[in-house]
Amino acid sequence: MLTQAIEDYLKTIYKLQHSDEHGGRVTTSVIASRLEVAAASATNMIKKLAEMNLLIYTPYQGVKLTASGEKIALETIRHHRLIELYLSQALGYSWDQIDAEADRLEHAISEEFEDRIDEALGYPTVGAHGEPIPTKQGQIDHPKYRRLSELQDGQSAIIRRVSDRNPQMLRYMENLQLLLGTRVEVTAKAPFNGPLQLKIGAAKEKEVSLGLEVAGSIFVETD
Amino acid sequence: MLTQAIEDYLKTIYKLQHSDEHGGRVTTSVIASRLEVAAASATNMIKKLAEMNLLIYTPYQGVKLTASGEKIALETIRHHRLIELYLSQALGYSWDQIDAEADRLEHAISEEFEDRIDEALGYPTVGAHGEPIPTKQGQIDHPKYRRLSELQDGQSAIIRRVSDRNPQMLRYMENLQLLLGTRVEVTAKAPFNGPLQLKIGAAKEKEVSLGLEVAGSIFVETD
DNA sequence: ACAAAAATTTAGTCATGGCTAAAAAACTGT
DNA sequence: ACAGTTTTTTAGCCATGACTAAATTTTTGT
Repeated sequence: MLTQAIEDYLKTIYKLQHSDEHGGRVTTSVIASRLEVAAASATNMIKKLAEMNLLIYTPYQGVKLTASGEKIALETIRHHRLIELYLSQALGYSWDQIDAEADRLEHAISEEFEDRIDEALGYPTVGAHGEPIPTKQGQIDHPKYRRLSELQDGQSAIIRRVSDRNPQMLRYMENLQLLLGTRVEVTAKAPFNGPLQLKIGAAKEKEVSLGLEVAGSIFVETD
Repeated sequence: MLTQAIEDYLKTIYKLQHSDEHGGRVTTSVIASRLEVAAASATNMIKKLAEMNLLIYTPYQGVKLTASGEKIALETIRHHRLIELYLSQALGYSWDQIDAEADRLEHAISEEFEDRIDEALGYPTVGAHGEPIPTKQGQIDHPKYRRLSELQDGQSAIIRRVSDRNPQMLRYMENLQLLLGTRVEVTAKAPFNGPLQLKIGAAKEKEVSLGLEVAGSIFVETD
């Protein structure tokens, strides 16, 4: 049976596999820390998932989803991102609130619900934070954007995705109007990993100083 | 902690306490059959709920919610009915689909979600099947309607509530346009618990023969 | 009133998915 | 190369909430 825990593990493993942070190696400890459980708990669940043929488990090495594991992960992610978008578009939720709510709802909704909000949203392909939404068939593409922190002095770009990991940071970005589709221009970059100076908006109406941690959580498309 | 199981038991017990079917005596077996679990499972959970002071348990006799148990029950019921109404009003669900979906969602939503759909629905006081929606403060009134099956030949009334227990029956009623607010007139009543003949709609545009089981699941207000 | 039937509780089991502590394997630095 | 550190796994435990089978209590029919 597909429990909530199984869906959570598969979703997390999928995201880790496709993040550049860990070089593709998805280990017990990374999974455990992402899910905020003890490493031993993760080992247990991983063994169970391997037993169910949802992933391939090489002890002490790491984990790789099978086709069926990936399918379930993508369905869960699709649910999550559709719900997030629905919460923000239809119910007026702010950026920092949608992830937590969607984390619970994603396991509770039916196919029917998925289809109805998909329709209500006009069959979106991009989620509230700019993440791609997998299709019902499990297709997804991973556009590669640059981090705002990588831009050089004078470069201009458009915000295409933000990390949804930290709600406080999301609230901060929302306050600064660092929203999807917004144009930003780097007007200065302080040395020694210092902040970058930013002009925000097509008319460059706003200027802020942004720390590297925030800038590293914003993904942009350069012209 | 308030698990899903606890909320389900409290909700079910509340509804049984306020239904006229069992004469106020809410026993283990009634709870068990309503929740579709074994009687022994119900006994276990009842003992646990008594331990938590959510109900008063007299072994072999039955169960009665305490104030705090009733509060949780009403919150759960409020969630359920708001979600049901939202599904039917905002997402176009039909009468027979909303209960199952709400049964899962009611445990997953936040206060925030509750408030937002409450607002989106215009602070409704009556749910999709005509049930009263408890207020956030836990107030609820129980209007006493008559069953359509109790009406006499020639009597006319307006449908105010329908039982949501049987999805197939709900679909049948919906097909017949036996909806909330619809006027019905009994034009004949067959003897020996036979069906009643009904004119449906203000203009009495439709005439059907309705079995007693269905008529007993429709609650009406006579003029 | 009392035997049979029905309802309820007790006793013991199981799966799920956490946890800690200890053992084992894999890395690291010199 | 190998001792120490870190990571991972194993072993064993716990809470939750189901279950069945057996024991007990209550109800019912005569």
